[in-house]
Amino acid sequence: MSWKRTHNCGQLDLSYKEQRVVLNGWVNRRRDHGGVIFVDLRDRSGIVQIVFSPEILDTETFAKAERLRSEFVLSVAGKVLARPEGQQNPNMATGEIEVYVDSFEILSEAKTPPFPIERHVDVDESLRLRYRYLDLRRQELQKGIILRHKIIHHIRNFFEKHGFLEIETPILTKSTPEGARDYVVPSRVHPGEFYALPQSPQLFKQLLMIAGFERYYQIARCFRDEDLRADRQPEFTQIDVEMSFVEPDDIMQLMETMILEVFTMVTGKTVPTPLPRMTYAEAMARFGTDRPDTRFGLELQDVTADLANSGFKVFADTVKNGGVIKGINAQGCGESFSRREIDQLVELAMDYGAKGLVWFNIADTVKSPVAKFLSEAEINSIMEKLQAKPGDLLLLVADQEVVACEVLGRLRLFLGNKLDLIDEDQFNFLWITDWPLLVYDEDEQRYVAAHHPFTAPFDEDIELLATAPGKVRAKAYDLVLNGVELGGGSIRIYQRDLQEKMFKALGFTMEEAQQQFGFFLEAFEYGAPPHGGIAFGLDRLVMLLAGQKSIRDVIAFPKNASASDLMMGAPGEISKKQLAELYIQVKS
RNA sequence: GGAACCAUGGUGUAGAUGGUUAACAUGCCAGCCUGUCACGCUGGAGAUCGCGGGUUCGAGUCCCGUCGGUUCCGCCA
Repeated sequence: MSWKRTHNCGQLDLSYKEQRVVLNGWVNRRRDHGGVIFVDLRDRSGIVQIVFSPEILDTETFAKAERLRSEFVLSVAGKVLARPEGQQNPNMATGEIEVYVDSFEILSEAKTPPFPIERHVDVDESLRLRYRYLDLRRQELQKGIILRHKIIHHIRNFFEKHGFLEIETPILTKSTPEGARDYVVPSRVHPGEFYALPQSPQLFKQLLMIAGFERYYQIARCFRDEDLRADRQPEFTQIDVEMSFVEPDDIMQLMETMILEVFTMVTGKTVPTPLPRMTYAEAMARFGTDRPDTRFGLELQDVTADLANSGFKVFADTVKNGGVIKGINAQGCGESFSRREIDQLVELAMDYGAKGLVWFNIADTVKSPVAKFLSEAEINSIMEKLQAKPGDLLLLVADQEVVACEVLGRLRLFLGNKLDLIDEDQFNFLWITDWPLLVYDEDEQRYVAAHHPFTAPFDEDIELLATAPGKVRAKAYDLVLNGVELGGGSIRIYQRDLQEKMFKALGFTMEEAQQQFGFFLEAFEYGAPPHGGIAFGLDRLVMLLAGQKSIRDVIAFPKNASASDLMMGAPGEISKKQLAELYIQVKS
């Protein structure tokens, strides 16, 4: 008998009745009835029940069947038969049929796995990561990895259809200032020198535009040596795109078509187009974040004017110093929250950077720690702005605008989750436009690029670059889905003098700019086309569409929270010989 | 760099106030069972409670430290 499969487990149904098939797969589960033995055989396509019956098999073969255990690898040959009346399993795709084995081979035996290979496991993740190849046998993870493939495949087709070229860019490249910490690779040929792994192919894709390829994309691996989160891995994959002779609209329109095609392919749902757009300023003012989750309300309101002359010194002083007072209305929470829960909100606000959180519990009277400092008119005015009803809880933060907005934005998210205001079946896409080009970094005592140093400013804002850098708007756009940043991009600077102005605004001396980016500035002098692009986080996209909570679940071999590969044992030490070749001495 | 939480047979958990034999489920092994599909029944093996100190007559339990894991803050242009 040849052990090679003729069919896949999951494909079998009544239409294969009476056919003889050969299946290859793993023992998912065994049910031994003494007489007859049932085995659920699993391959990539699904699971089918196979039957070992002493009426068909000789004694020796049946004895072999009795040895079967979970995760044994089999090749079985037999006939597909309709299950007896009343024995169908409606919970199984192949539940109408079963395969009566007439001969089989054990291709591989298996030790008992360290955790069950089941659809839903609740097992310590480090154990799952150590035996990743077993975890990946679980249908839930297989689904995610297969979905990832389908999405990438669709994206490649999309770009092909629209005249893009997929071009690879180097993994061994050069460390550049700005941005995340680089992963670094020592050079053997150049003692004391190092490559850096790309944080993104940014410069290369711009150079490809200068080279005249006009439309580029890449499913690109990127590396950032920063601390990890559930949605952050040290290496991750971007759908990286760049186009020549375009304006923001061209890119946003084409890219939302691509993302929505993928979205519809996976979910079967459609959303109205064009996708809604919101300026950065509006997002910050209304939602306190640059990636608003618009699936629920709880929007921020500005009550600065109402409290500017307040008898509560904190309010009055904040306004006097150019700050704002903003608030949200946690509807019903005045009634439902305990004092402890309210205190928790205050603590949270402080954690997020506020100096305090003022609350108003709207009951028969308005209860608040600051009620005695405020006039009735002021309280009424706030209540009106926040549309307060009895039972509501009003939360106010007075601070510089950015702080007040961000703190309330986070409280809004916290409350949205806590109060279960979020409809998980809803998918709210949103473009955020008109970003600031630069933001002031208090630690560095200078402006840093909000996006990256190659983002083009609004034409009419260019002159502000030297006088009021914080006011310059950028031709940048981010696509947000349900409060998660899917991707972002911009139109790029393509003129040397503007790029130099940008570096200057970032605090580079001409010498530094020349040293770090001289090759790039030089390239602009040989005929650079206007160009722009975007990059999407593939892992996050797949995670959201797969309904997973962590990108680890859609990456075949992810690293843990400390950036270790628990299966391979990476990172690991290298030999003295290797170190010597690299001219590296390790401090103890 | 900081914070919170977790750690008990292979796996998932229970073990108020410290007390003598560490419990339950599942998995595993053996036997029985010819229609199960989370098969069932009977029996069995399997943990010095992450590690190191300390308090105590006595520590899975309390204290200190440490390793590991997860999540969050900082960080991630």
